[in-house]
Amino acid sequence: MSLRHAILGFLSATPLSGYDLRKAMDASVQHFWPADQAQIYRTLARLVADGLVDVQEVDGDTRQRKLHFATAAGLAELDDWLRTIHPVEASREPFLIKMFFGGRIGAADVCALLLARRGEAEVLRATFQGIAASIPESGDLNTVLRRATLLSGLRYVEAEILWIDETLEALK
Amino acid sequence: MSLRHAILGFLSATPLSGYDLRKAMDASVQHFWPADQAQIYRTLARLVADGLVDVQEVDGDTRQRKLHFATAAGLAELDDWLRTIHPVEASREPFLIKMFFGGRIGAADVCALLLARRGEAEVLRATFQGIAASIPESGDLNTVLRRATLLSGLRYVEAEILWIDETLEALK
DNA sequence: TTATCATATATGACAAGTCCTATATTTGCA
DNA sequence: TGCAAATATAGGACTTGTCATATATGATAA
Repeated sequence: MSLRHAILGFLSATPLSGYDLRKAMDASVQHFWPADQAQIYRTLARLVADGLVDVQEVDGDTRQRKLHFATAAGLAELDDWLRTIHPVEASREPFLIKMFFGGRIGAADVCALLLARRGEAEVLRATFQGIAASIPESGDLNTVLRRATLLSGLRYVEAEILWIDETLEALK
Repeated sequence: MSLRHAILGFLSATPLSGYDLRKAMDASVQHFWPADQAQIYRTLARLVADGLVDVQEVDGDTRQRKLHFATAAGLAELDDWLRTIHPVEASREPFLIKMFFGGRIGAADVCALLLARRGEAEVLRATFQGIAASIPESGDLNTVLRRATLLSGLRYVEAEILWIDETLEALK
């Protein structure tokens, strides 16, 4: 769905090969949009077919690679999508299914699940905090927005940890 | 992935038809596991094929319907899954992609997106608060857990609203 | 009595994503 | 020089989920 637009977003800044795109995504939006390599190439092909992206084979360089450029139509599509107000899409949380049916396995086992998850959340929190510390609090719009996406992840894990503690307390 | 287990969870409490299952899910786990009707029927068929669920056609009732029961193997599979500690699975947030590339449309348009989302979050928050108020704070394990899954949703929207306000502030 | 709604199940077409595998080149290191 | 790792692209098989549609019956209200 939005992989198309994520790709257009990256290409709006600079032309990239599929390989570069993957690296760029892994390094920046991975925590809210993990991208599969095969899916990137397929989506890229689709964008080209739709006229939103142009390809240019480059072999004058060290390697032959396919540089992808956003076309004018691609940029228009991107900006259109960016400005559109889409309703919040539902997300699936397998973990909550476990909580919901946790009565079957008993409070002790449920607490073990919660504690394991808390551990993971703490690692994530530390990671986010580390990265957030490296981004200045104010700056140009792009900097503020990039920091905001990171803080979003941070706020969510923080809320998760709080919720886990609250739940652990209620289970005692 | 977990729809199988969600279904087994419901059937572990009481036999249900596909139709009843859908209603039960809509009324309880919808906010963390929205289930498509077609998907429910197909998964049910799959569970039967796998020997985790038994079907019994009932027509002595007002209508002919297919009652589904969890088998012993089904319950074993469910409890196994419930006890297994799975790593946190990544979620996709199209909205954060918009934030990430929001530089293209400018601060004013980005704020509009944030405000629209804030509105939706507030509605959700009120809904969750209303339901949470109807569940006693303490009780048996099942009650505590059901309340916990609800509070999870509430904590997340609360965090979201806080994050939006924080971001709006940073954008000024 | 007729229309409409809720009940009840099911299929087809499709989209998005995952996992695995294949292939070829090129760079760097030992 | 030879081998491993990184670069670079791509297809097949599959799973999960969505959307639209088909079909049939029982209940209820106009």
